[in-house]
Amino acid sequence: MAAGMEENNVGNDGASASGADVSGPDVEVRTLADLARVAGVSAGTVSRALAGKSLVNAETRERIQALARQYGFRPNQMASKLRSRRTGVIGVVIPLGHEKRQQISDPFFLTLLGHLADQLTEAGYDLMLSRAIPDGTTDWLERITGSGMVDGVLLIGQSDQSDVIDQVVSHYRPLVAWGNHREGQKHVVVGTDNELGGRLAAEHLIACGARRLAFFGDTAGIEIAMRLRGARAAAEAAGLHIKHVPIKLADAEMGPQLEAALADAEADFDGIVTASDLIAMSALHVLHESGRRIPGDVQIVGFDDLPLARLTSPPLTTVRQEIGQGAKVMVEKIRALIEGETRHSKVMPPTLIARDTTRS
Amino acid sequence: MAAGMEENNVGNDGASASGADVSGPDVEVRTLADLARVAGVSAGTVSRALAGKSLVNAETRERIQALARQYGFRPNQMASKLRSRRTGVIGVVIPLGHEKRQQISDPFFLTLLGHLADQLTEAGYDLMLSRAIPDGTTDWLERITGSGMVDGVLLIGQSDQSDVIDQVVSHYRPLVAWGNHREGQKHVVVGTDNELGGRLAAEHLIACGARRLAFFGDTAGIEIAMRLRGARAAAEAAGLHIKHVPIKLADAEMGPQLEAALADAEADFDGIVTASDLIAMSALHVLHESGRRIPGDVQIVGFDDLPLARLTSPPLTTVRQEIGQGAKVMVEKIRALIEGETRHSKVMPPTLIARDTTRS
DNA sequence: GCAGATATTGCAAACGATTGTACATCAGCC
DNA sequence: GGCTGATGTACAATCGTTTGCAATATCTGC
Repeated sequence: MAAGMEENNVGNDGASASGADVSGPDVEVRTLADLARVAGVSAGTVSRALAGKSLVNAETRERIQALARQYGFRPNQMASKLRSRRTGVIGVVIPLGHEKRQQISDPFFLTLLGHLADQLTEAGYDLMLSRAIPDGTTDWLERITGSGMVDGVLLIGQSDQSDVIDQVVSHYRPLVAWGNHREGQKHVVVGTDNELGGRLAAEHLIACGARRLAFFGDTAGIEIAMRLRGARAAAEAAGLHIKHVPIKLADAEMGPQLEAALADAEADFDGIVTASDLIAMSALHVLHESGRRIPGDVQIVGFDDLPLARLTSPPLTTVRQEIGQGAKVMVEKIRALIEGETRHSKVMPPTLIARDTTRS
Repeated sequence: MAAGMEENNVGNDGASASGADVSGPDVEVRTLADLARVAGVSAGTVSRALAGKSLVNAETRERIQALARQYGFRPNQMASKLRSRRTGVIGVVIPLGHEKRQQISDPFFLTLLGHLADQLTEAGYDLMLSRAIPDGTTDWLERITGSGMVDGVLLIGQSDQSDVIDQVVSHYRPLVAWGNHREGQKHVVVGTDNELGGRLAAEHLIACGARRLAFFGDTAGIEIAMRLRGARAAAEAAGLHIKHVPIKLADAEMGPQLEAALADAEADFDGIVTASDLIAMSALHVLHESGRRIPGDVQIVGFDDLPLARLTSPPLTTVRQEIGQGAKVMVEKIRALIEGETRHSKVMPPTLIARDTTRS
């Protein structure tokens, strides 16, 4: 009959010691109400105390916080989020669009993801990662925006879904995408001036003496298409032709595709613009194998300036995207949008980093 | 006065058409109750219908699902999760431990993360990504396990927190870590036999004629320490000495550290085991610059076999970790643990992939 | 000693779904 | 025709917080 013999009598209110019970480290305290009982106050007060609100007496607030620590209590986030209608979570979505591969593997996107994770954590948000396979409708995106699980959505790449995204944004504001900005589009985009990037790359090659030009990359994604357009413009301005060679990114396919493209007898390129550092690295590898010298026989320019670009041999000349900066901007914009403010797209200028795969 | 002139009169129950109202695409239906009103049934029935339960009449079920589609209704996840006490979310935590860097950048971890994302999506789970900075207590981990926000936790690397993790696991079961398995440890780990990996690397170098050996890598993380131990064992078995050169992973520092290590006059290595492909690539780069020929003057072995390893020049000989397979196993185990089953650690054997940075 | 202002705290109603239980309907059967 | 069992639906409690409002206690100045 003595109190303390039973442990599972949690329900009876007030039957046990009246407040200053410091002992029981084995009464389980899972909920606010549990802790409230232990502290001898009401659940509401505990809630306010843990939130650090000034409405509660400083002394009791500290006492409650101490108890919470002691019992290892943490408020249930689901309940909290449900009630406060604020999740503190940002959804980060990778549309696995025009590339059929089911894998998240592109090192550029992975790097951007890493930076976003850093920035979001710093801003006090959690990050919910989803891969999504666009299906022609808005469903793949609305499943996330409409779930009530996130305060906002960051899109890593638009794939070929610019229109779909526009449509979703008409009724779901807090959304920011990485990618190419298109005139007249509704949703907020942060990204590089891809056309300029392509132009810089081609101009540099031409200035370094290249004349038989090629562009390696699949233009299904609008970003790549714009890079090609820029490169083409630069070529035409110099009275040259540039051959477009579509290269899919899927790891397994890329090697053979490149070999085929480069083995082609008439494909005697002396200057290659690539759609990404990854393609450039693969091309470098294939060219090496076939005995061509770089930059002697062939010059090549990458795109992205991943950390790895400086490690190739020879180190890769490439067009740099400010990806860390881009992540920072994306997070700033999504926060503002969540607060109900208005934001516009930001197009960042790329810069050409001349290393040793071109004869500067 | 005519109905349809106002749009914001949602509150009045039952005043509008009685059930078969197919029109109103502008009455907002946010909640189950809203949809129930439109469908002329109760909220409970709608819930079961959307969940596809067999308890409801097939006909009404389809009618309700059609309505849900038509109104673009999606049940609020927070509410659902709160009630059903199942979140459908797995927390993926990257402990930013012994490396002081604040950045998620290690390509190995990023690659593992990509595979985990794929596997978890396939298993129907969402992925919540957190970086965490261990603080000497269990708090950095328990903030996540105790939040009620995830059904289980996957740790990408243990850093030097093996003991802390053990402690947490004593009261929080569903947790699986990637990393090195230590005898007697409580928590479930999936990973590579690092000691064996280190041994394979060194043995291969020795078989290829290397005699003046070095190991490049910082041994604060237990994984690396075990690789060194394996390499050292192989060296000693051959009557050789292996010099340990600590190399921090932080991008900016790695280059200079390597240069210093390799410029050292007495550091006339002819065989290098590295703790990761990333270090190997950097080393390759520095060695190239200093004019040494590979594998002629120096042979080098990486660790991980990232997709990039085959793209270096010469292509990198490396110790392969089955990272895709590892992700699959981690997800299988976390699911089982969530179901209350028991699982044990899995140590996977690495394999040596001989490419061209060694003279096979 | 009292009106009124000012701290604190308790109460109870949300938040929006899920789910056990009870009730209604209907078919089949002796 | 009444009883049994199956089927489908409505009702209401519940998950664990947050928060507006009311209630109490304390204090201030006159």
